[in-house]
Amino acid sequence: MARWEPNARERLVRAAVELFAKQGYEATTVNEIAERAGGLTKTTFFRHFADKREVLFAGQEIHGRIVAEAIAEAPASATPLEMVGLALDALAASFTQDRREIGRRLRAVIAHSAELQERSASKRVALSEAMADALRTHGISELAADLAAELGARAFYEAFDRWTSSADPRTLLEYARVVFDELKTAVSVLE
Amino acid sequence: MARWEPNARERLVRAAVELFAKQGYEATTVNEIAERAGGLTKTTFFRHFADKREVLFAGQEIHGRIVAEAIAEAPASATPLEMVGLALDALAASFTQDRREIGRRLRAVIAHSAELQERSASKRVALSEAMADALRTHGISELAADLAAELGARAFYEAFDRWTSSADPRTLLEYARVVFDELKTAVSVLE
DNA sequence: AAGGTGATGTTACTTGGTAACATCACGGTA
DNA sequence: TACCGTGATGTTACCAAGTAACATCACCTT
Repeated sequence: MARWEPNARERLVRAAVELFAKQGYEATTVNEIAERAGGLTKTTFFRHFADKREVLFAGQEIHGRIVAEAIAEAPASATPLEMVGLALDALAASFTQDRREIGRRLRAVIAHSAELQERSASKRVALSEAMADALRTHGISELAADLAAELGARAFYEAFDRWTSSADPRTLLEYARVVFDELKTAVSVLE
Repeated sequence: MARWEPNARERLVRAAVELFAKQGYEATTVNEIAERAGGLTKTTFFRHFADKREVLFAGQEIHGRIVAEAIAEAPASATPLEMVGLALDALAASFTQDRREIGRRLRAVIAHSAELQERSASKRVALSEAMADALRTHGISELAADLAAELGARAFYEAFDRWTSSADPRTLLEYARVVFDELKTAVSVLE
């Protein structure tokens, strides 16, 4: 038999989500999480996650890579918004329907903690910057890239919100497309 | 003679900025800041600021009030972007030229710390939401309000950046107008 | 059989942040 | 003049996040 059970990282995430949901983020200590994740310790927790918040956001680096890749593969003739549309599609499509329950719980936990909302906002900025970088590499001008990327990030987070709030069985991809269309319409109403 | 020198809060801010600039945010302890601010203690620091980061951002609640008021006073016939333009003008005009040096130092300090950038992003979201709320109150639809507010916040932060980066004597208001115009132009290039 | 590797634990420490209680100049009031 | 309440501060003691250095020990390779 192995000395340690495998998948410590996953177990830590599960334990953290459960404890945060039950008793709140601030009332949960890292020691508790580690202990519940199969008798681990604080030290091990911090070997896997940079800080206590990060246990809920780890793995999101891949989102940046997905959107960057989608934009890199877009035809050079596409408009900025078309490129962002492709990125959004790729990102949303990477969420299978069974991740919705996890997303639901995550959203609830984050909604109760200012500290987690701050980190969430920070991740959103990172996603937006990944898209903006890719757009600039594709020849889009500075400000236009920033704006288009912001639109994409906004669409993704709004779609995620609706996806995890509602009970009907639509996919995240469907929500993303709806929201993105709404946003494009809203842009034309600004002025 | 008074038992305590007055203006403890200001002294704490000054001490913090100086120490952060000299030795970095993370290498500076709250005790150090309090000590340098005239022999105060940690306890007093936390009576004035909710946490260590906040010492650099305290006082920004007023920004939200400024933009909200400007939008509230805008004519109902104005477009969302016109309302945001008024809000931006009011906010930028509230920065006198002598605050530029402080802004410069602030920007440098924040640029060196991920933790401070996170808080800064959070403050930016707050500013954007203050504008969006005011716009909705003024009858603007949900998404359009969000987008217009985002545009305004983006313009303000970009203008602040240019203002504190450059040596020429233009006011923040001038920068804000230039950036806002550029952003509006960029919007029309998206598609 | 020996030695290296990797994920973990142990111990000890610093610092951010909180809570409860103590101090004492000041300003007013009797 | 003597007293009292108040407000900003200090003191002490504590908890929890996060770091560093070193120890352990199953497993794999040679």
